[in-house]
Amino acid sequence: MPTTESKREDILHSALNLFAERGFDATTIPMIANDAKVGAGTIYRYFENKEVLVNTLFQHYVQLFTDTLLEDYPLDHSIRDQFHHLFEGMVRFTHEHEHALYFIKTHNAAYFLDETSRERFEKLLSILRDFLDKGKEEHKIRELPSKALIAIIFGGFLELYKLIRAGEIEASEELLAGVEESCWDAVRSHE
Amino acid sequence: MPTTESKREDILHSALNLFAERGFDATTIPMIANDAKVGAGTIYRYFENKEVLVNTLFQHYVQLFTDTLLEDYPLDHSIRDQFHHLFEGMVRFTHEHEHALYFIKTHNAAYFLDETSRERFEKLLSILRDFLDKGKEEHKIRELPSKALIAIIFGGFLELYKLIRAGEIEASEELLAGVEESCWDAVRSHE
Amino acid sequence: MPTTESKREDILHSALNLFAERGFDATTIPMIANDAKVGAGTIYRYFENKEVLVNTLFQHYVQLFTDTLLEDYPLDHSIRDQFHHLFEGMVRFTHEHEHALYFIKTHNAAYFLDETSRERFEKLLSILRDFLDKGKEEHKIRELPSKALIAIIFGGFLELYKLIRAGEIEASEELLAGVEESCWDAVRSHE
Amino acid sequence: MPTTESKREDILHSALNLFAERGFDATTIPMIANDAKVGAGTIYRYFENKEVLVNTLFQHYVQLFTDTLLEDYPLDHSIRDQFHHLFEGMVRFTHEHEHALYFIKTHNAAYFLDETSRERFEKLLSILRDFLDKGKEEHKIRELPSKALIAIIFGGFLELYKLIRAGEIEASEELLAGVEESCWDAVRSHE
DNA sequence: GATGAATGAGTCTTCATTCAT
DNA sequence: GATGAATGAAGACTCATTCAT
Repeated sequence: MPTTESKREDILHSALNLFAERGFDATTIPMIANDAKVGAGTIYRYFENKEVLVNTLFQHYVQLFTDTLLEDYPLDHSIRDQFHHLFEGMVRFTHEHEHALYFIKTHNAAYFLDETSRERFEKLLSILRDFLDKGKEEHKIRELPSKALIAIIFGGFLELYKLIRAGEIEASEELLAGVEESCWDAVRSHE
Repeated sequence: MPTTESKREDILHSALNLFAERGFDATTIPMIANDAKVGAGTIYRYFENKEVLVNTLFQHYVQLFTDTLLEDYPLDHSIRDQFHHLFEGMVRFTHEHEHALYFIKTHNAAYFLDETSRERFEKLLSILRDFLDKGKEEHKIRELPSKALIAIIFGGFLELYKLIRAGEIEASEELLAGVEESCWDAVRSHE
Repeated sequence: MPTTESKREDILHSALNLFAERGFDATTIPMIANDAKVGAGTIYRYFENKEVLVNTLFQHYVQLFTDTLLEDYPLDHSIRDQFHHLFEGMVRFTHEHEHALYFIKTHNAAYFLDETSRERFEKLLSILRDFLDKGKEEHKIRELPSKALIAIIFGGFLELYKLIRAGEIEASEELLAGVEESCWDAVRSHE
Repeated sequence: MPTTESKREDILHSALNLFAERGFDATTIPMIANDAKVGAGTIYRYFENKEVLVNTLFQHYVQLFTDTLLEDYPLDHSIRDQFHHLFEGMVRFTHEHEHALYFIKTHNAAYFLDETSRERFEKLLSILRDFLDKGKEEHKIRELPSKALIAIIFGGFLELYKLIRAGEIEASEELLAGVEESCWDAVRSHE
């Protein structure tokens, strides 16, 4: 017997998958209801409207990802170790929430995001930016715009994950390590 | 005084901007008509329907970008020189067609693309893939999935351009050179 | 208080009247919705689109009319008795479904009818044709194309009914008997 | 080199065919222009709008048909001879203007006909009605509503002509004579 | 006079949202 | 609380009509 809260979870879960696969605008409420096996009206018991739903979803996963990155953050370790921590967080997070990072990446500049969503996303970015900025100070990280460096990291990683999900390649330890190394080389200073 | 053909161009231009900014599904025909300063019905004189419009646009710019990359391709030069040629093509293309590459990147897996669009895009990818594969054979390029490497390059570059367009940073020669170096380091073998 | 099913009935009823009065192409969905006192969108809960609606309507009434004609068909009676049965069925059917026969007559060759509609209509025609053909074999019916004879019968009858509906004449037993006699004289052999 | 007037004729001719085949509402101005090999705008040089066009057409052919029926009308001959004259007029008119009578029959009750069109049509009907009424006085024609009798005559005749046009049967003298006889039997008194 | 490109009002149709059950 | 039938605003698209060439 599903608890009340499980319905809310089901809706969020279905919305995440559909938004990631088709995008917000091409996903209808009936689609989500159908996928979540609830009535369309039920969605409105939990979320005021479609925009509130997508913002809730966005904020939830941005928060979760932020928490993942910050958990046990090795502040006193080397830059490289910190990078590994962040990269490893990305891997773990994607493992646990398959479409979440892709959803965040494809929707973070959308017209329907509210103030809170933008703030939370900015906070997430600031973690990565802080890491990069500190690295730049120490001349361990290139003197390039942080957003561009972040895009390199996420772009490479998520494209890799798409291939894994599509079954085109196998997710091995070496592969992930290879991409991490590639991203690190893109980011680190080569002085 | 606009010539007849300019009307078609206006529509394509407005559609490119709006599709890039909001995405295909969130862009309405009246929006495009309004932006292009034509009647909504006029769009249907030039394009059978919205999907034909987006496919025409997609194919046009993929082709143009492909041609840009292939023009004066330095086949007999070093891998690094070839990489520079490709990166430089990307820079030049984006300079001439502001939103085109971003539009291509955000719509290349969309459900509404037809066979021709997919083929043209595949051909574009194959150019990059061929370059990377040859580089891998020569152990100059990392042994990583080409798609992931391509994503790193485009991701970094486009994010940089967004910042430039937004006026957050200035487009200097060194900056572009820096990003190119970063992308190259992400891609090249470090054996 | 209308039951759920009554809504579908209301739509079909309004559509029948409007299609009969104005024709399919001159009847808009809002007109039907308005007449049926439902929202325009509601029509699409019951019928995939306008063409499905008109085909459903057509098939329904052709079937109903076919059933009416075949009910208690006096196979072993005289040709004249059989004719009376058919004519009487036409009278009764029109009495129960005011615009149905006129709708069928004005739409049976329409471009939007689907395979099933055409088949059902053919089956209806074949009943009348079989009757006429058997009569021709027995030399009780004229040697004329069945379709022309059928047109005479329906034409005379429906025009009569229009006058009755318009209140221009009164529907008396003698009148109907007179038209039946006229149709019979048009159809029967006078050898 | 076509004269100016021939363009007007071409338009009317194309409109007649298309209205007869598809009906007024399913026929577009571009269709007519295309069929008449003129520009769409040209139609508006000759006819104020689509409704004026259809009314002009309707009035023209109703008048022409009326004239055909009245020409050399054998007022002093027998009822049967007069009937033959009318029937023969119908045959000749249809021979000369293939779709005209069918167009009149399918559009005579349409919502877009103006006062003049209705009057002209009424005048046409009155010719037939007068004939029938006089016949009723002389007890040579049945005591039935004239409109119903007229419908029988036109219905049978036009259905026959559809078969001929469709190539399903051949237009022989006997056939036409047979239909005339059938119609006459439907109409005449059998006292 | 003739044309057909351009327009926008009016269709059909979808879908976010409401609400009676 | 849950549902899904019902709604109507809004979007894609058509076509009668205009008008610059």
